[in-house]
Amino acid sequence: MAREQAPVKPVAPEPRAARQPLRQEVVDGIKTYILSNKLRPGDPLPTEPALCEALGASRSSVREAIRILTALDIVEVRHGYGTYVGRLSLSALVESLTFRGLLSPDDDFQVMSDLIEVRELFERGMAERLVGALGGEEADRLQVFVDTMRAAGAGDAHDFMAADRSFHAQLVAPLGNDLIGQLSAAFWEVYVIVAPHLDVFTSEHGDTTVANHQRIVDAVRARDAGEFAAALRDHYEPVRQRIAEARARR
Amino acid sequence: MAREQAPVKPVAPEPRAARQPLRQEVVDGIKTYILSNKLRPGDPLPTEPALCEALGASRSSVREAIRILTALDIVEVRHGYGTYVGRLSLSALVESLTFRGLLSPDDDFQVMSDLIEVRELFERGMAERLVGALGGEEADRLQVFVDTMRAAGAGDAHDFMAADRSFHAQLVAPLGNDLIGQLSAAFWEVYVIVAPHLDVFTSEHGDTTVANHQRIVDAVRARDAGEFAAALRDHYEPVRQRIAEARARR
DNA sequence: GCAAATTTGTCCGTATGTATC
DNA sequence: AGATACATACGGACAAATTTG
Repeated sequence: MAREQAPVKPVAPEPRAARQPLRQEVVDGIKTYILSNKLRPGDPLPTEPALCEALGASRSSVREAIRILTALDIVEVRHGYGTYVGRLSLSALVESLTFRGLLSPDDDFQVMSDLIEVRELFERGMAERLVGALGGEEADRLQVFVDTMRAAGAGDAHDFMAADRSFHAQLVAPLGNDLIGQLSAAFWEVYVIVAPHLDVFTSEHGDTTVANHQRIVDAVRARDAGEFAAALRDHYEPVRQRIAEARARR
Repeated sequence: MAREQAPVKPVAPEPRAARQPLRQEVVDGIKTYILSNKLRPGDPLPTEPALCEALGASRSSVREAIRILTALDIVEVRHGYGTYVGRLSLSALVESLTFRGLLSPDDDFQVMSDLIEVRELFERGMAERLVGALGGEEADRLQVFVDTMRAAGAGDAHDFMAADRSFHAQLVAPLGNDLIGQLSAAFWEVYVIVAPHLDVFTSEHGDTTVANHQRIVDAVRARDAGEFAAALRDHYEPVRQRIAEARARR
């Protein structure tokens, strides 16, 4: 053990501690750049060569770092033009949950079921708040979407689903909690993508669906929290039903 | 307009439609590979050169695709050994929300506030379910963590927070909804990371905190849904308070 | 509408670091 | 400890896309 000198390589060759990959340092460097310059979504970032020089990494490493940040929607790239600060959406959550839903082999439907339950929890969680403070104009805004759904009927499935989506977005909007709205929207996306792959019909487009939504609006207008919660339960019931049926078919 | 032949370039030179980057095709290719082979988290994936040949792309494109999938925890890489199917966790959500919390310049605290509200919504949303079905043994499991918190006191902050975390994990566990548990855990992580940067103390470690948790356990044991909800509200009150104070300091 | 300039996308070859056996 | 297989990182070159003059 008593040797006259340390082995040749160890004590860090100076250039890099390198306990973590270089690309990760670049990721942190870009994050820090955005934060310390107080950039906003859409603001331009330095070009790839500029980042290479600033962070002391090759273009490959910088590009891989940018890919990571792009996947998180922290960075957005426009081919042939430049890189920018991303929108910081929850697109990564959608990607992640979608893949999980498509993969899970033991019980393909647990993910879907959980998803719906969380959405229902969000909407029922605001029952008291809705009857307490707000009411009239929110109901009017919701009514517009119900009318749109009724007009589209079974004829225009695309418009119907768009109105359905807007309805539920408007439902959680008054909470003033952006996170809930974005999570709810993300879950809707995942459901629409995954459900068809599991032979679950995504929507009925029928009169019952319209009636259920109408009932929710009426409950808001009547400021009846109990009825509101009950209407929501009945609204989600057929969805749970469809998932259960599809699960039984396997 | 009547010309004998179309312009030179258009109708796609055959080799690639290329409306989307090649790396994205590689991403989809790897996803498809995992799905069609029904791989599970931890299962090995082909090596980089193998993927290059199988998907007809260069190393750069394959590597960038792997970086994207790694950011989503769909793929996991072990340096010098191989690439594997990832754990499909919500780590991307944590990264994304954390950065958003650190960035948002107009109101640094909205993200934090929203976060706490969603967690509270999750836990209060299961009030009826707890009193209805389960009760005794769940309360026992929760009691263990409260005792741990009491023992740790203000002395061991690390143990205290670990017990606090476990308590809330156990609280939502009986729902049988993994998604809620993972979202709740993710929000906890984000809070712990972001709060210090905003001069918000993450925890009090005091007797009041312990007492509030004890009150929740007692409510579960007494099967009193109203008391349960009230106890939760009082538990989260100081957290809201701390955020409000920090917000006022700016 | 064309052409040039800028920027990102893709490829290849090579060298290095790291983990397993 | 050595050998092998693999991922990491670099540099240069050319292709594709977009804006601007």
